[in-house]
Formats: sequence, structure tokens, C-alpha cells
Amino acid sequence: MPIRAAIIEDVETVREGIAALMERGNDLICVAKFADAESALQRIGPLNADVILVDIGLPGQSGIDLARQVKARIPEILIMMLTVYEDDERIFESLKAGASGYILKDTPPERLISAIKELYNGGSPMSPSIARKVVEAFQSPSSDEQSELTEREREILSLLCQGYRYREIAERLFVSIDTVRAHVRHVYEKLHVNSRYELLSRGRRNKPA
Amino acid sequence: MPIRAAIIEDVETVREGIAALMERGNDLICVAKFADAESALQRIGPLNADVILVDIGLPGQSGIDLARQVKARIPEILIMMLTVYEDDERIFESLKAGASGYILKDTPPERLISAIKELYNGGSPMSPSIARKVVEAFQSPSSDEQSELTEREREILSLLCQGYRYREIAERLFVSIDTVRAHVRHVYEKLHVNSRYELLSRGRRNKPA
DNA sequence: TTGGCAATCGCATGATAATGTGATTAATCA
DNA sequence: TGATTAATCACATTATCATGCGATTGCCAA
Repeated sequence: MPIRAAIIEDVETVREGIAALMERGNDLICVAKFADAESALQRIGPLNADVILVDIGLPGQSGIDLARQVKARIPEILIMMLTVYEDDERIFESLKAGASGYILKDTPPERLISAIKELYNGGSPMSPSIARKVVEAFQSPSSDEQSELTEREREILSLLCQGYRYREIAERLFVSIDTVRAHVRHVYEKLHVNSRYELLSRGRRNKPA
Repeated sequence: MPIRAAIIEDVETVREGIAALMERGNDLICVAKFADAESALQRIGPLNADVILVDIGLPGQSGIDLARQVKARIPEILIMMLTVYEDDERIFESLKAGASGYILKDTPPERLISAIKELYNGGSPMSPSIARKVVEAFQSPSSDEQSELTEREREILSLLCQGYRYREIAERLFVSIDTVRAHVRHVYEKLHVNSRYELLSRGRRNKPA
């Protein structure tokens, strides 16, 4: 009945501290503590952990690679990163590797425990700034160039980037298709592109797919 | 000093209820309440709202389109969707339209208030099941489709993704434009897409921009 | 030898996008 | 008041994309 959790964290104080926090109540039990990725990977299998907390900066293999491997081996396991790192690269690599949660280490202890429960109950707990970065990944980047677009042009850009056809955009905005074309022209001029694909591909030229 | 919030919600009880919740403490004030998108759009400008709560299922124009328009007009405004809808389409359309939060209507009142504060303080509050869907959007089943492309098809794919036109690709590869078209067809077939837009968004229907 | 596949190419057609050119109206600012 | 800009719209044309259908040649495996 209690949530079975494992901790992979090299700093002993942190590891033991979190384990102690878990055991305070009776809805979490700490089934294992590992100081490095390699031993976790070796021994995690038979433990039937529901949830693992993974530090990223481990000695030897990184926590992200560990997450990827554990997820591949035990697809239903829930992984939450617990880390100091707030950079985009590690955040998104972790999510892609299979992490369902991402909590920064400065999170208060009660929040950490409630995050584990939230994860177990179908949520994806993230520290606030992480969640903001994740959500912003869905939004078209606001570059300085975009600040020279008019309001209407920004609306057009948004719909263009979502793949709507001119006719569809016209219907949605209650204007004629020629109006859409006029706005698209201005957007392309201001953003120095010549086609929708160039717009979507900005920054991708000379890079592999 | 207090967070200035506006509510766009057609059901009066809900609208007034949330406004009353906001005014209970002294760190939130409700600067406006609107029952439909059109009047919100008309009058939101001068209100200097920090945060708007937007229902999706409004009479007339949808809350998602409203979010897009408000974001285009006031890029720094923070938008949180407050809705019964949990379907992928609306979730991701909302995020792409500029929403930074997405809370389901069955959320307890205290959580709703804390979510607004979290949003204002740089987070992206989401109901747990929503957050899970958002995170899972980064976790595509590793698509081995690309492994069934021939070497030539992979070259074509790369150039397509970089936004080059067929003619440009033909010149680059020293083949005719019809050859490019032939390869493109095969690429689209194998990757189960019907257009370059779909290709560029592949597996990204609900994916980051 | 035959069949399958990859690479190449062509013609035709319809849909959509992009471009050229022009115009009107309203709002704002010097 | 005049100039500028934004939003809107139109007509015309060209360019590009996507699809249907067909073909040839070379290579490789059964």
C-alpha cells in the first residue's frame, strides 16, 4: 500500500535525509538507496520500486542516462529528477529520457514528499521555474525581431506556425484571404524569410534533421 | 502590490465565486470579470491585468482564440486556462496560443488561488493530469521509421527539414526536380505524413515548437 | 533468369503559396 | 493639415507543392 521509492544520490547526507523524510509518514517507504548509477541499474530490478528519485550529477554515469536505461528496462516505473540543474539541456534531456517529474533541490521537504505522492497519483510535479520552461517550449520563441511585428502580424505568425492554411486563417480571423496574404508578406519581410518552411526551419539550415 | 487578475467565464456563479475567492486575501484583486471573449478583448487593454483566467468554452469566440489575441496584444500578460476540458487538442492548442497555466475546474479553491500566485511568481501551474500529458509530449516512442529510409531519402529529408525548396534541393544534389518529388513522395509514405508541414511537426502535433 | 528495389526522369493536373501592383479607411503624430 | 502606418481588400500572375501515372536502368538475391 505505501509508495515504494528508491533514491539515487551520491551525497550521503542528502540521500539519508530524504530517506528519513519518507519514513516519517506511513504512505512512503524507501526500498533502496544508491550512491551511483551503476549499482542502481544493477540492483533496481527486483525491488519493485514504484518511484525513483534520481540525481543528475552522479559519479560515473549521469542520472539522465540512468533514467533512460531504467525506463527502458521497467517502462512503468515513475522517475523524478531531483537536482540542482536548471538548464534547458538537462531539463529536456531528462524528460526525453523518461522522467515524469523534475524537482530542484532547494524545494522544501514537505513539497518534496507531496511531489512524490503527486507523481504516484498521475501527476508530473515540477518546480515552478521548470514548469514554465516546459510550457514555453510549446510557444513560438519571442525573438527581438518579433517585437517589430504588429499585433495582427503576431496573430498571423502564430497561426502560420501551427500549420493553418491561408483560407483557414482567414476564416478564423474573419478577414479575407487577401488580407492574410498581405499580413504574411509583412511577416516574411520583417523576419527575413521567403516561405513558411523557412520560417519553421529558422536556425535549422546547416544542421542535421 | 496585489496581483491584478481578470476572469473570463460565462457561468456567472463560477465567475463571481472566483472573484470572491480572490478578494478574500489581500494579495489578489479582481480588476475585471467578463462573460465572453469579445468584450474581454475590447476592454482588457487599459486594465493593466497581470494575470487572466480564461475559460475555453465561451459563447461566441473560444477562450483559446482569445488567449492568442490577448497574448499578441499584450505579450507580457500571464494567461491561465481554467476549464473542464482535458483533451490533448485543447491542452496543446492553449499552450501554443500562449497560456502559461492550465487548471481544471474541479481543482479545490485554495489550490486555484495558490496557482495564480505561482503563475505570477514565474511558475506554470497545471492540474496533475495535465502536467503528465505535457511532460509525456516530450517522450515519443522512439520512431524507427527513419531507419527504413534509403540513404538518398535521408538526404532529401534533411534538406526538406532545413526549409529548402524542391528546386534548391535538385540543384544541390544535381538531379532533376522530378527526382526530388519522387523521393519526397517516398519519404512522406514511409513516415506517414502528407505535407512538409506535417513532416516538420512530425510526432509534434502535441509537441514543442 | 526473374523479380524487387533504388535511383532517376517525365508529363499532367489541381491546390496552395508567394509575389506584383494597386487601392481605401482610420488612427496617430508632428 | 499632411504624412505615416496599420488593417483591410482586390486582381493578376507566377511559383511551388503534392499527387497520379508512367517509364528506364542497374544492382542484387532467390
